Amino acid sequence: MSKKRGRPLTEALTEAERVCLSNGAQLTELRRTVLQLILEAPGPLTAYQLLDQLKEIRKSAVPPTVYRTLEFLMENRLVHKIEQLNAFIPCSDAHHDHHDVQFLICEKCGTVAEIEDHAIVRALAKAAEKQGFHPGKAVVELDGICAACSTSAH
Amino acid sequence: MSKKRGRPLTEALTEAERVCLSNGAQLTELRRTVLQLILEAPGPLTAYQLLDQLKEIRKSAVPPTVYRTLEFLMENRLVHKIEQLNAFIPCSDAHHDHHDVQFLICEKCGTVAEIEDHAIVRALAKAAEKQGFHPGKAVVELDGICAACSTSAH
DNA sequence: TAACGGATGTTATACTATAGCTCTTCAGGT
DNA sequence: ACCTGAAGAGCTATAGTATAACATCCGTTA
Ligand SMILES: [Zn+2]
Ligand SMILES: [Zn+2]
Ligand SMILES: [Zn+2]
Ligand SMILES: [Zn+2]
Repeated sequence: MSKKRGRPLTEALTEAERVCLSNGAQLTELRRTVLQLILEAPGPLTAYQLLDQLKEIRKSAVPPTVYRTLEFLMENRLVHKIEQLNAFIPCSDAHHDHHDVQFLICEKCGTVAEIEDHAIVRALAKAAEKQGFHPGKAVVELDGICAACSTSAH
Repeated sequence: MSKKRGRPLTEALTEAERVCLSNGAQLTELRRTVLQLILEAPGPLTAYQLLDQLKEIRKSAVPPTVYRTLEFLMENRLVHKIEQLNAFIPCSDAHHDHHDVQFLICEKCGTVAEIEDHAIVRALAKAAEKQGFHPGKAVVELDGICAACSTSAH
């Protein structure tokens, strides 16, 4: 489906621990496990794909287990939901503002890249202002073909 | 929930007829009925809300009836799906490119405004190019408070 | 007529998400 | 030590969204 992500797993988990601590939240074993599954996946995972994997580790897992955990991880800015896919990816940068992030979804290999482009953010803000609209979160998801897929033969 | 849309219903339906004709597609009675329901609604409708209304007119309606009709209407650029809401709105302009449209979703009154802002489109194209990404359709949905709701008292 | 394609009917099922209640654990106050 | 409250997790059930697969109807045309 796609290549592995860049950042070492343990580093990402340590960083997650730090983020939760600073948010006054607890990265429990369950949450840590789910985050690890998402980090290890080669691409976006749906809640039920996650559930299937989680069940092998934690027999008691049921849908609410996963959805509650995902909610926690999103609130703490550790994962993103891709609306078009009903699927979840790890956040690639614990520091950015989750209101202002964009995703590039490859239709060929399924990978999703996360970017934070300030020109896009400015254009969105300006367009909203023109309409007298006060924006909160923005969902920006671009479908297309990624660089790797468009250079690879046929 | 929100005020009625601006364009007269019959005018919108006539225009839809014309669009389908020029696409070599047929706006059948079923499709026309579903489009009319969407046009008359004060805000986005989910597929099952639509189904409930359709059943009162057409006893045989079941989920595939609605989903197939919605697929047709989207292919012919007559309606849009709002990904965050799993709901559908009429297209406000049969002429624009559905790859490059944006939505402003009011969290207070539920209305969804459709805009086509070329500065946003350019910023998206440029950001994609920077990554070597070849973009197709873009999903751009801004949550926030619309002008009417932010000026209204309390 | 026969063959075909587009539209719709019909049944069943897959997939996504949440409600609501229980139980345990642990920290803070008495 | 005891009570209490809040957070986390378990558990059952159900709500909500979407599609697969096959059948039927009907108008066009070879
Ligand atoms: Zn992120
Ligand atoms: Zn790719
Ligand atoms: Zn439109
Ligand atoms: Zn509003």
